Amino acid sequence: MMRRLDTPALYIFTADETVFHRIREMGALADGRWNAQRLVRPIELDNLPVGSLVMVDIAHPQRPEWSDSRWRTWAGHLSIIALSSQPQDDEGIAAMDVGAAGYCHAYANEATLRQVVEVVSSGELWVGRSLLTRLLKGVNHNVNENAGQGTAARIATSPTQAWRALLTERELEVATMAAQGASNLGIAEVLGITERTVKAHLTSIFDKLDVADRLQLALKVHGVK
Amino acid sequence: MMRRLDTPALYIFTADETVFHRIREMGALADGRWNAQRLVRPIELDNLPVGSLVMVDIAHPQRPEWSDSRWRTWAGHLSIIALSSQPQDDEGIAAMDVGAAGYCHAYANEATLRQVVEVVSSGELWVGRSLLTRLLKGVNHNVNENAGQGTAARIATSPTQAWRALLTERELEVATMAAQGASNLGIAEVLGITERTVKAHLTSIFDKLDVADRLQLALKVHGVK
DNA sequence: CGGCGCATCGTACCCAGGTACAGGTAGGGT
DNA sequence: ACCCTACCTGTACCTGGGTACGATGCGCCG
Repeated sequence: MMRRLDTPALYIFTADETVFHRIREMGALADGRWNAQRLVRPIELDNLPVGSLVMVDIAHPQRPEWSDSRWRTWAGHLSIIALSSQPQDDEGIAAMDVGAAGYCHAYANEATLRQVVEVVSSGELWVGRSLLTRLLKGVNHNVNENAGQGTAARIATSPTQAWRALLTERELEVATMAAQGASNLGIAEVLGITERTVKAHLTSIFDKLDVADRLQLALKVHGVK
Repeated sequence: MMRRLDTPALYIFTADETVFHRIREMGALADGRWNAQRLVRPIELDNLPVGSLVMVDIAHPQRPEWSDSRWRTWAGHLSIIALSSQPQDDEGIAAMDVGAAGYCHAYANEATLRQVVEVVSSGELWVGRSLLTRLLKGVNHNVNENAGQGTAARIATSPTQAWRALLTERELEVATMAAQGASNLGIAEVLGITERTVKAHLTSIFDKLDVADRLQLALKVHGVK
């Protein structure tokens, strides 16, 4: 009713239908109420009301290069959230560096996306755990960059690795191979066991990690979902 | 996905009555519902349930030095939010460096505090605008330590998005959805077309990207392979 | 000792995903 | 006119992946 007046407009600059619809649907839901509007051309960014919240899909073919001066112009009067379908620290830094107020996965889950929107619209900045962790490390020049693992007490176990703790040694082998795209038979041959056993392990893995199939498993293993 | 939403306990380690009561009151309110419990001695941090959310007032007289090993121990199984009544970038860095998941003003307003709690409890990290801005600046001045080579304009270009150019607009939509784990029928419904058509698109996609199935597609899309 | 987790394997069954072989329309370029 | 591409759809078929309902042996622990 009256409530609609304070529904904030959320502009989404993307060439990807899916991205737009996904985010718009979220905004249409009960609680997270924002009103998503799509932008398809860069020019449209120029005349938005001051203070507008704009998501910019950096996979858009017409997205300006980072060196483009338009970025800073926009950032001057807009709150920009950069969306990436393959977030990388370097890319995030580049985006934030030209004035973006947020940088996150274009297909982040609803809770995360809502959080990003809230944080940014409240005037704060947002970057994901990975990037922030790296930024913090960067300052401390002398942090041992042991790629190999084994040290128990790292900075709070990465959430994307949490699933590992749930699996047995054998299951871990099977899970990683399956997540790499290996077939059941292929895994069986490598491990020297029957395909049936591989299936058994996978069933257990799916159950423990609460996923439906090997694709969902792969997404979880690789930190996509 | 059965996620438990029961009463999130929020432990607050502080010697300051005001800080505790302020935050507890916020938690008692309608929406932000957390159950604040006070801790007064450092020892009490040791036996908290794994994953607990703990705010640590760094003005507490018995607060361990940053060099104290207890910090990392706690950070290993707790989510720690460091509270400062006079936030400073250096202090924030120190706190995050010993494993804190958040750093904010002890007297931050309700909205902010709630946001910090939500962000941290969802597994992300939180630092304020000031600190984050500084971290981002810091990176630009001395970019080196990282990938081992090219300090040059390694930034902007995302590595493997070449495949996008090979696909038509429609195929791109289907590909991204499939790579996110969507089923053929699900994709069909979203796009308003037949499952058969989705299959047709996928066949074309597989052919163009030289992959065998949707799992391989997902790996390619997400830059795994 | 009995129970439990873990790893291994068998047979039978269902079905989403993918292929093969067919088309159809619309638009743009030569 | 003709061809090519993008996009759409239908029927039929096969197979790998996943499940259901079992089984065996082993090591650990109260």
